[in-house]
Amino acid sequence: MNPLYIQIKKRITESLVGGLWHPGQSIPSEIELAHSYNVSQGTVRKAIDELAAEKILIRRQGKGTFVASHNEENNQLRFLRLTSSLGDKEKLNNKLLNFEKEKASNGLAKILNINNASTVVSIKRVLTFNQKPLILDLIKVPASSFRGLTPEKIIEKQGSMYRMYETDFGIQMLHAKEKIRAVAANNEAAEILGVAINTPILSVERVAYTYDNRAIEWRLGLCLTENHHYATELE
Amino acid sequence: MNPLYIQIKKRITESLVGGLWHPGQSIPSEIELAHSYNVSQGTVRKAIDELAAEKILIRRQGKGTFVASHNEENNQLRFLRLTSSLGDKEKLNNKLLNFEKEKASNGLAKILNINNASTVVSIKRVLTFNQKPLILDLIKVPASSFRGLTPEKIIEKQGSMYRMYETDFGIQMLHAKEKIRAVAANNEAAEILGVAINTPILSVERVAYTYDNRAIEWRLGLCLTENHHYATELE
DNA sequence: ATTTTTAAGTCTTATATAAGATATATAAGA
DNA sequence: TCTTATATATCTTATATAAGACTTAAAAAT
Repeated sequence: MNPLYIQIKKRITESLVGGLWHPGQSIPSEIELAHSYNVSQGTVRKAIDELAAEKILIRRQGKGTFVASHNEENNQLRFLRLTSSLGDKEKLNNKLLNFEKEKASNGLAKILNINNASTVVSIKRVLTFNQKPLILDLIKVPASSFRGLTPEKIIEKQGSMYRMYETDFGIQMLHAKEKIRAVAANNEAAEILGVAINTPILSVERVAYTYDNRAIEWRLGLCLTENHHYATELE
Repeated sequence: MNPLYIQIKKRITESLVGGLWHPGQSIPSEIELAHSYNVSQGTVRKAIDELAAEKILIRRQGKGTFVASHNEENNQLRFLRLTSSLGDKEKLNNKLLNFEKEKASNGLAKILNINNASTVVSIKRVLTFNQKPLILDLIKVPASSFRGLTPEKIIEKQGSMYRMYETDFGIQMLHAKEKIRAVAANNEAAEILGVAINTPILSVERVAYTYDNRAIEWRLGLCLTENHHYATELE
């Protein structure tokens, strides 16, 4: 049997998955939760502590505990690791290049845990920094989870994909795994990014997950690292 | 004034810096610490919880709380992010290419927080995986912190630098920041790694820190990512 | 009378302490 | 070898106090 606080954590997560509390909103106070789960405040606290450490919940002293949302200032570019090497702070801009539906390859189906050859939405876009192309993104998501996803919607949201997933489709992106490689720019990438063919570029392959480690998105980012770098911390 | 548990955390850290408890050894029990610091067990617990989350301490139920050490199985390759894309598990091998002392450049001095043009030890090595070269490492550390560091010592320790720092010099590597770029292999890198000049390779620039965010090492890794990738998690 | 400021009260999380039950690991003894 | 004792961290509950955020009521100023 799991410790009580783990069980409480699970029940809170279930409420989040079930949509009982929505992103940006506050959940009941610790004492209220303690009553409704019939445990002590300390146990609820420990459960919430862990969820806050996972950035699923956000505690604000004096105000309450809130469901994390991509519609918040500090959360906007949480998953963007590419940084200007000069400390520049220019805004990223977004341009949609392509939008189509296609059959998932076997590999992709496996990654997204969907049936072989089921439909995925495939999105191609370029992010520009300081008017210069910086990242060429290829994004694939299961069509079944994102019914009603259109190019217009992406343009309207200015490329904040995770905000759109959350607001328009009720899907919370919580964490991701990335595989990084150095590759040579092919024809297409070279043209779009405005560099010579075979220029070394950074290939960042991402799988994004929602609650319970359910994969919701596959993404390949091709980045120029002439004046930028991918920043990480090792702990 | 900081909360009590933060003050306790600081005092525990001071004991670690001061060498009162050594890596691999256990620290006093929570109750003993509570008595000696004149606070409750819960307060000590919260301090230790945070230090354990930072991987500075390691809790083992029924045994005690231990000072993290690089001389431990699961901690051996904790900072190696490069993984075989095929799931291979071959052992890495290590070959020392060069060892010399030199004057620190201005940039390096700033990073390592040492006087301009003070002496640093510069180490060049290559890591091979499955008999094939995989990573070309260039490592620079302040000579003053590592008196008595010799090529023999590195060879003897088979390239486990952080184990050597800990065991032979009493310096604990705790965390690091990395900047990743895609670059073209130059003459030297191409030759050592056994690839054509201008092959795209991954450049991983690392600054490693000990207690209190004191920088102890600068490192540049040039990695082949034909069959390997750099793996990260985003939270 | 109206507005502004201040104070008090209330809700929240954060911090701190205490105490007991439980799980795990090791050592000592039968 | 098996059992028991002991030490440890872990989990759970309970009770305070502190501190931040907000609301409301009262007081002061205009």
